[in-house]
Amino acid sequence: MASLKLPARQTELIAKALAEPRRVEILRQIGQCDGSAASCQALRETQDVTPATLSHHIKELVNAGLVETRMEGKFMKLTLNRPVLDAYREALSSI
Amino acid sequence: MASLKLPARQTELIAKALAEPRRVEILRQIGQCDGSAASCQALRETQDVTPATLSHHIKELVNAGLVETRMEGKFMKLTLNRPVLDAYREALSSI
DNA sequence: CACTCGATTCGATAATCATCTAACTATCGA
DNA sequence: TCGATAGTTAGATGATTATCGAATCGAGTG
Repeated sequence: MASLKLPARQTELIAKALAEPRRVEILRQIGQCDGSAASCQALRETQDVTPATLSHHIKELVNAGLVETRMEGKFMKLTLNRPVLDAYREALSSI
Repeated sequence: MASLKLPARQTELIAKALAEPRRVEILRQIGQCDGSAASCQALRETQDVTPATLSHHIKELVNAGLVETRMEGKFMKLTLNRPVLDAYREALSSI
């Protein structure tokens, strides 16, 4: 507990982000690489989508605050923002 | 913990159900009447939608297993299925 | 500089879905 | 039995959005 408190708007964005099974899969894969970071390439190999679609999903996840990205040269590294996910779970418990 | 384990399909339905802010509001109102049950009328007064739309949202919530309904004469009573909501929170923590 | 490769952006398409109106069913009370 | 009220169903419409191909951008490398 003592999770951070999410603005209502962000809570909605997270809910929408999680509504798409493919995004949950992506999120799960990112979460698996704990400590280190997932690479966008690895996602492309696992998830069966075009780069354009993947880019779109990643944007949604970042927009919801669930994922953070940084560029390493020309490669993108992704990390799960677990505190935000936990805060969302907490928000659900207030229902 | 020791929540029930949701089938993947149900997890998706729940995520989709929660993606609509209006449904979360409905769910919250149902959850508020704890112990007793919310009436569909009360929802109609609070939520600013037509009966048809409300009926549709309730169907989605029931379909996801988040809400249970029973008829009392011509009135519908709704209860939040909290174990299912908790199980979904648990599913999220496995990410 | 030219080329490659990872990722983004744009525009189009198709699917999903929230919402409404209107018609219907069912239950209760007069 | 008639009328009112609670909820559902069907069909239409509009908004959102997942997806793709193609063009583009940017960083590294020859």
